[in-house]
Amino acid sequence: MAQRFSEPLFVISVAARLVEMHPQTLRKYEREGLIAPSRTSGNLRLYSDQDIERLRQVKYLVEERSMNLAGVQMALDLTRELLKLRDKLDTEDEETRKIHRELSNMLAMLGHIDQEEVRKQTRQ
Amino acid sequence: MAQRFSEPLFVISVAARLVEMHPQTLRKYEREGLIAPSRTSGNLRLYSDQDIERLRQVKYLVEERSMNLAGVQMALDLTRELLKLRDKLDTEDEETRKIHRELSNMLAMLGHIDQEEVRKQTRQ
DNA sequence: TTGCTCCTCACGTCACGTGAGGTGGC
DNA sequence: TTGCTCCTCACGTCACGTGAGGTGGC
Repeated sequence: MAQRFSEPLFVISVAARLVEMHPQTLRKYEREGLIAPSRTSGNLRLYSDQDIERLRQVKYLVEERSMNLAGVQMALDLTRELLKLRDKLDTEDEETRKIHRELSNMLAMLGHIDQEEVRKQTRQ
Repeated sequence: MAQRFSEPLFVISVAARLVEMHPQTLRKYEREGLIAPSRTSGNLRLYSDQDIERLRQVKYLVEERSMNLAGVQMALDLTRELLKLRDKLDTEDEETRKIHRELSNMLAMLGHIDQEEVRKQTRQ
């Protein structure tokens, strides 16, 4: 998919300054598979806004939560899974509400029909 | 709530043998808040089957996944949250299916009613 | 009594952050 | 050219596992 808008990209020194981390730490995190910045044709790392955001997450989990990199990897994976499930749940909630509205309309319609008949036919 | 059935309880040496870990490691995990065995009136630790199972999970995350204890804590928390959401999703799925069945029955009922009338009344 | 338990302290190992050092191409 | 980048190597610090050592109560 083509990129619709150009987004800011940062070389490692700028990225490191933005997240207040050592450039070597950023290289280490890439070696460990925690972050995957793109590269220029000259092999320089380029960090996107999303990369920066992910770096901030890693920084939080490492510094504030005292987790090692293996734990950070798993926490980010589990969090992604959690958000995916949460989205699915929200979608289903919306779907359920929609069906409930339809059902209400239907029930209103059925006011036209003998109520005993309704109870019999919807019992199973 | 009273306990319905007595369950096996293990002192630390037995628990350590069951999970193949050092007793001192079990004490450490308790100090770090990863496990909370009950105690006898004489202050001896007593590990339940659930405690043993949890210890096995910790052992897996530490030994196989190389996570430190902070990471294990978070992974177990996130996993619990994930399972809770998954359960909720399953429940809603069941609920949605039930509503769909009811809706089908309703729609069958509406066969008795003028179809144009239905479309008008259910439009909003 | 013996063998367990409780606790604290100490030490070896390893992961991590970070600096040095040497290289090469915008 | 300068100042960045790339990489590898090394070292200090800290968390963790585990053993020692001394205690007390089933």
